[in-house]
Amino acid sequence: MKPKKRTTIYDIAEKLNVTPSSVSRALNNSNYVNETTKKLILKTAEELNYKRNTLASNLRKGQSKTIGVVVPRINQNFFANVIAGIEDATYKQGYNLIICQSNESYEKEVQSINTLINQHVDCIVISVSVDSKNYKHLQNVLDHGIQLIQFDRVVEELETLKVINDNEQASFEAVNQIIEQGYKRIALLEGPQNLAIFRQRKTGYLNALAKNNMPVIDELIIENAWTKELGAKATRKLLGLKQPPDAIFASTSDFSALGVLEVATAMNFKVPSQLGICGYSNEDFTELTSPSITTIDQFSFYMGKTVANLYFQEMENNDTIVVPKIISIKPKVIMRTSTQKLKKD
Amino acid sequence: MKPKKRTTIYDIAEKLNVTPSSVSRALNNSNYVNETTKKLILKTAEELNYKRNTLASNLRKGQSKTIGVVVPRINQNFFANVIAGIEDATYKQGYNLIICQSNESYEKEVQSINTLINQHVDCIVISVSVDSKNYKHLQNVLDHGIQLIQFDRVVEELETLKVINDNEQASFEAVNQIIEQGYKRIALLEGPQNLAIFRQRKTGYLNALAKNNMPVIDELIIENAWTKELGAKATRKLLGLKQPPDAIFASTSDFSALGVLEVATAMNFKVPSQLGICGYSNEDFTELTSPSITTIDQFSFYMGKTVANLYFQEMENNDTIVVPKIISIKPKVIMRTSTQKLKKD
DNA sequence: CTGAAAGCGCTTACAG
DNA sequence: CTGAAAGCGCTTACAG
Repeated sequence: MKPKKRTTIYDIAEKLNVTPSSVSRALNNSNYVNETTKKLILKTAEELNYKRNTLASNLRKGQSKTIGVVVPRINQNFFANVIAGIEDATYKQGYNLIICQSNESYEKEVQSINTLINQHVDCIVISVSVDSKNYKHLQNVLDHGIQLIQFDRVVEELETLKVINDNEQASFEAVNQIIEQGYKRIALLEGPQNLAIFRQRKTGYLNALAKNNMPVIDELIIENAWTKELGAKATRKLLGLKQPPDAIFASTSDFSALGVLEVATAMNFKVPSQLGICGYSNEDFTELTSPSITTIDQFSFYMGKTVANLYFQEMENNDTIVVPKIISIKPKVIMRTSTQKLKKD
Repeated sequence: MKPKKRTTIYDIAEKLNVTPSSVSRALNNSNYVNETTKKLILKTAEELNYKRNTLASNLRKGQSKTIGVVVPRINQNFFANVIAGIEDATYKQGYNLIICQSNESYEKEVQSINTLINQHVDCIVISVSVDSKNYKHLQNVLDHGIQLIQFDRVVEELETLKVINDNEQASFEAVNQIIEQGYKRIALLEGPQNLAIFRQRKTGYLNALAKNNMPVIDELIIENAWTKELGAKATRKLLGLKQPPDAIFASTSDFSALGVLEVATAMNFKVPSQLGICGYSNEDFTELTSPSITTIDQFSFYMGKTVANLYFQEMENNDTIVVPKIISIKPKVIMRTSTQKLKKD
């Protein structure tokens, strides 16, 4: 298939015996064109099936009206919804999204960032991969004068715009509610502690125990149990203890909680009467399992919209220096069957 | 935040007292540069934190190394996996993906297509929205000399590259297996018949009935039941019939099947003993419901890879005219609990 | 191997 | 309101 010659503003200009300047002005709806010629130009453009070459336009204008998004995976509801939120807000403004998946790999993340820089995107939105080793690539974004917005999994020490959840508070409330249901030995599946969100969730858990005068039991805290498989593995270990837990808070993700549920069911632990389970993120499937899984909603779509609006807002005062801004969204515990010990099951 | 002046090949050239031509050559790893100056240029580029301006490069070269993808929704496993497959194959070749969601809206689909044309993508990959009214926008892609590849939900009359499933065959096999399990009155939830995939699935259903000498019962065929809500609504109607069906084939999607399951459970129909349920697409959640839902796997990730490879293959013989090619992938019935009548439940 | 020059398709300050 | 011209940052045919 041969790329065909496309209609350009020169073609239109030639046909109408005006200059490309005028065509460009008409196409951009400038006031500095005669109304009738403007209409004529627009009509001709339509006829010749003209499409602006955004590449050329952006090159000339020095901006791309494109926002790059880098997320670990697009097929998790949380990220898909954030993206949908960003899209919803940017779409009307004529912005494009380039979406990249890091697949939780540092190398892929770096390469994605480089691609986006090359593409001259106006802004990069990122939730870092768990595998991220250092943040030179993010600093690099800043060095190129590209707006950087972090969300959810943020690198705290990097001073950029951020949209986050109050993980600590959410985690605290979830564990409190679990305790209220009468659970006594609550295990924690924690995520890689290099990510702030997982540290915060752990802190919330510890605070809730402290507030309720419950001891911290080391063997009930399992490191690095953040995928379904690792959650399952951790559960096998926990339920095999002499004194197994009566509840497991998979603070890392619903996927991990799903692993817990599957192993618990396989080992004939009754959920929620013998074992309470709580996940994190409110993935769609948590409603479908049996029993349904208690989790924490992060208002992902709204997070996405917030990210986009933060960018537009920041653009407005583009002559001043960026003031690092952090927007924190309060998540909400969604109490479902998997932790309803009080209710007869 | 002020966009900073970026390093260009002129900056490098100036510093090294060579011409931009040489810098460009070195950066493109051409052989027509002295080896030592090449190394020097590369080193200097690194030092000055040079990033190629892809916009300029693409404008000059007349190609963008970008593929546009338009899908109804990215947060359905099927589409997310196809995208992941495309990405996997294109990533290594240095291609970028621009992902757009039509949200099942015709207007949004048209706008997405226009954006992608403006962006001068090299190829557009699309699965059309259910709402698509006509195909001028797709014809327009072709008219602009942009490669167009349709997958899954394809417009048959448009002669483009296509990657599809053998929907009829898969549907036929699924219904056959349902019949083998001893179900006698099998209802069909059909999708909007303007889409070929839904017509084909219906044909498969009818063929299976015919093969087994089973009558087609009109009241058991429900039109336009392709979302969870519509699936639920259809089920309420079906289960309220004097002679309700003993199985429902939600040929449209697993979401529809989920609606069926929820209503059936609410109405105290036992699945699978009183009612068999089969969905379509093998969304992740079908494994998690109780009972788990029988469905049809479309090899989505592989579909995505196939799409990408089809494009690359087509590029190789770029001097000849495009021969419309259709690649059909055979889906696979995944038998789960929701249709296992024979097995004691 | 290297340079000078043209050009990809736009936009916009400048002059009228 | 309109045109001529420069320039965004690259690449590449041409000449040497």
